Amino acid sequence: MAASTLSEVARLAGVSLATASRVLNGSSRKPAEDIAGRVRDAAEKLGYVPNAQAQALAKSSSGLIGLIVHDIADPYFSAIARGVQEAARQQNRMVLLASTSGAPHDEKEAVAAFAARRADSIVIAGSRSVRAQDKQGNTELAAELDRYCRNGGHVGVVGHPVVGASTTEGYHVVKVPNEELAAGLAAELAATHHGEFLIVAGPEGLYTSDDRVRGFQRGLTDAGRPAAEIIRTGFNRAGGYDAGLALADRIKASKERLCIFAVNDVMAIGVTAALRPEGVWIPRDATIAGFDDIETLRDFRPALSTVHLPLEDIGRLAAGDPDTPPVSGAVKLRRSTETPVESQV
Amino acid sequence: MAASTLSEVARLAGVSLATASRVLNGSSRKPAEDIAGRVRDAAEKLGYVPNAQAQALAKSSSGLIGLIVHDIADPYFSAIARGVQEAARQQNRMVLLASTSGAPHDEKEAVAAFAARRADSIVIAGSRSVRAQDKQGNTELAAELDRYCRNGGHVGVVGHPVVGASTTEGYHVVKVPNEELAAGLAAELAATHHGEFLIVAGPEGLYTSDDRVRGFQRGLTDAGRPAAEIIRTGFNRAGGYDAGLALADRIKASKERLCIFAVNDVMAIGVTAALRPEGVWIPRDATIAGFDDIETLRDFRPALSTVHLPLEDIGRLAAGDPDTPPVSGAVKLRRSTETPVESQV
DNA sequence: TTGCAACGGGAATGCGCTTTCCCACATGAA
DNA sequence: TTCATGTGGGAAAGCGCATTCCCGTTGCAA
Repeated sequence: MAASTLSEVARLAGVSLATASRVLNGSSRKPAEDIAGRVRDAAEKLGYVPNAQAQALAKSSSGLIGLIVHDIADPYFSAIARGVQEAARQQNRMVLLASTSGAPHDEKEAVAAFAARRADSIVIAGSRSVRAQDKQGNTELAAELDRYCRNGGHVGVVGHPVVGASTTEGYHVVKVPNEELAAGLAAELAATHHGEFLIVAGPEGLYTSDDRVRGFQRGLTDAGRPAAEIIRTGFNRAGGYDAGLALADRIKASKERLCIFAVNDVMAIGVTAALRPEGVWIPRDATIAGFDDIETLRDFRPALSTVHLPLEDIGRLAAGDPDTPPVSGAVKLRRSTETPVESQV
Repeated sequence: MAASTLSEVARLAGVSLATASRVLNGSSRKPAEDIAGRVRDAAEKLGYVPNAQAQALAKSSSGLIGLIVHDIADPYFSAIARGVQEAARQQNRMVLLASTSGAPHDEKEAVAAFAARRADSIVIAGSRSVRAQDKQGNTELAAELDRYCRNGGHVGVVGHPVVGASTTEGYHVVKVPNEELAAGLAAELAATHHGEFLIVAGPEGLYTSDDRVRGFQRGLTDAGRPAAEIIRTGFNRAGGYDAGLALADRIKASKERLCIFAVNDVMAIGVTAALRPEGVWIPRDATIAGFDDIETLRDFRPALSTVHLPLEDIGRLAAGDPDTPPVSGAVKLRRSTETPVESQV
């Protein structure tokens, strides 16, 4: 990647480097129009493309915003990514992407790489976790982030504060009311469902999952219902699928409909997918609700009851967009939790 | 973003700048172990993070790879993005993201921005188009890309060559056998479906759409069937939805089942979604097939017949990964095109 | 002991740009 | 006419690093 430089442009235009810079890259000092014209012509003729690296070096601001997600192909993250991308665009920045599969160690590496590139800010979107196996990774990640902040960086975190961060300076946490919304969901479900509840959750220690579980249980309690049993599995479709397999027989054996709360939409889809070939129909034999309201899944049938989250806005907020309204979700009851008319075949 | 610099480290370690550089950033010359240790300690103590901008400037290679997509939240693109991301990771690079909604003008801007950042290569994943309204944009985009290549850049294009590129130097086109695969799909469908076919296509001029349409028609012709009627609409779910609305009455009026080929999966989903509330059931009243085999859509019911595309591999290939096998798709016939036993209720 | 190669650390240069500082010149008031 | 003031261009000093070139040391053969 070589290209013509500013000094070549300046020479061709017969002006100094300083003048050329002032003309081409928005300075407060505006050279005279005839000179400016000459410079612009020269730049055009040479196909001059400013070297952003050099600019960043000279004015120490890179115009970069780093984004860390678990998996960019996961619709939850790609929706957030879209928001971040849009905010970046408005701020005239570019986004640097890193997928980490959620491993704190990889996240730490990503942060280091972003710091090396002198990203103006970092958005970290994956769910935080306090699992034992992540302990060391979390500590390292926190240290790396703290250092980044100490050097003047801004970090936007989705959901929960980074585990082990020693300061709040520079951090900006976009709170997602997982617990409240899950409680709301439980309340609405309890109004029509009079049988048992069951929660298909992610691994213990994953904040997002834990919050939603806690909220749901609280909602049940407030409605005067017993707490739901919890099945722990992977926080993705495969996890939901496994849970579905494990539940099939039990659902078939029971004469009462079970209401399943999967802590996110893709898990709910996984559960449903596992149940279907077993002859368990939703909502006839069991009902199910998810969380997130993933766009790509809206055409799924039976339409999935869930909690809507403004993922794109969340991304925007994490990227520091001031015009985005605060996060506010909403319970969406759809077909998958409808109580069918009592004409069970 | 300020941070401690190499020279601070060097001073603290009591060595020269050159030595510190050699120790910390993989040079061919390895200073003595005791000195290296001192330098590493100093770096550790200061929390030194190398400035990638400055490194890039000094050795003119940025370790960046630019990715241009229409919409990162679209599962088609996010799957490709995952591939690119993985390839980048293997090559020890980072990916710069740009979403452009498919507007050639925005794509041009993105290329310019990537060029400014001296990205080592650019992957451009959106479908190319020859629509009249994109004419000027295409020309500008091509010019910008040509310039980028002339300056030593590499560009990987998914699908079709960039319209109007004046050279092939530096370009690397990942060919997607849309036409052949669509022909294959038509052939397989024609084997069991004996009624009419209809194509729900994107706007004329969009290569991907046009190729698939052409291939499908050829497949029909080769099977001795008349060419299918074509409905043109948007290349996304909304487009499919509109087409579905337009088709509902016609399907209900006809006594013969129609087989619909939507040129991509999300359009097929859109068609289905529009048809459902009209009481038109798939595959009972009409059958439908898509294209892409989007992962998130696999749990959709009725399971969508489609053509599988190794999107992740495509991304990897476009990002220049040498170990990825060439693109090869496969027809997947599923429930949505099954001919039901003649027991139509 | 001398001479030469090999080794290893340091000074200095440059990557492409921004920005400060300086200076020449023009303009206005005294 | 003279001096204060302002205007606008240029020279030069970095920004943080890699790298070339130079030079003092050391090891070894002659």
